[in-house]
Amino acid sequence: MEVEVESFVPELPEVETVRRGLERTVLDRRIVEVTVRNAKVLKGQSEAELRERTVGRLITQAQRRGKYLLLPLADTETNRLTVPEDSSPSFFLCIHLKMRGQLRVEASDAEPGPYHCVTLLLEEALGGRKALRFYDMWTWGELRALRQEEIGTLAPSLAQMGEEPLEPSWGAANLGAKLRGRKTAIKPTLLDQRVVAGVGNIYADESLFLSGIHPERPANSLSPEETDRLAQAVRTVLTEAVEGGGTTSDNYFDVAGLPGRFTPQVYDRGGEPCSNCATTLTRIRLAGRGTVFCERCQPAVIVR
DNA sequence: ATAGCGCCCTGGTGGC
DNA sequence: TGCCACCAGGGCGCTA
Repeated sequence: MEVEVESFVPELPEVETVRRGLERTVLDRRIVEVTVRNAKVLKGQSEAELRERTVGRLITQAQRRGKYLLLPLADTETNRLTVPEDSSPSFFLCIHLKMRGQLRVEASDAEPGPYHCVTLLLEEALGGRKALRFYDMWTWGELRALRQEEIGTLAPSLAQMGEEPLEPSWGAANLGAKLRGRKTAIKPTLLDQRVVAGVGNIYADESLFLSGIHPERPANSLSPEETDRLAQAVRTVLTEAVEGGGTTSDNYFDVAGLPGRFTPQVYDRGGEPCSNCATTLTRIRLAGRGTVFCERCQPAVIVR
């Protein structure tokens, strides 16, 4: 079987889908062996250190912050059932998929697919084994085991990262405060992880389309009503995408190999008719990013 | 402060 | 038909 590992962009919904997949498949499994085939994804961490920090430990949770996956690892010695207050993780497996990274849970005897970088061999409760594999065609992604206090070295800094847009507390008030005083165009502002966590190119375009806001509008030019519409659109789009298991792509799969079912309205559809008014969608380059929008549904208030 | 680069990397594409 | 320059993309880090 040929395993395709190409062209998809992991943003919040895709990472969340992977997180949920991991939650179903690797919790309370013990890491018994680490194989590194391409050390570039370790981003400077030595294979020996990765091994020291992971082998023999249990994956106790699958957490997500923005586009980061954080898997707390507990020492085997720690009895989580009887001493829960002592179960603070000794290390976190920190994973960022960047552009092309993929995590897959596979049979331990399955041959690794192309672009295989790291395999964590996991021992199951009844003694069986499975493989958690990290694939990355471009090796931009990262997989490291960090101490809790080292997590601050992740970039963008988790401390500086904006709020989670799917948290109930997030909304127009938070977004509006972040946009205040920013002259930068709204599209690249949404991509800034310090503004809001987890939004990437797909969902920035989708949110702006849904809220009827032109991507080149200066961030601080949005009215309170527009800010409110945008915040709601971000939430709606991300929620639908999470429910759909990520964006449809020929080559996007979750950890079990299932495709995403969210279909973008504008992303990657330049030249196609707008789903709302049939106007041909415009594609521009904005702050170095491909940007698609509808000139009729997302009018520019500022005329150049 | 912030915009605009180059960098990391490789498969796909368009031009010749 | 083949070669090759070029592009996409997240996020950092540097420069202006």
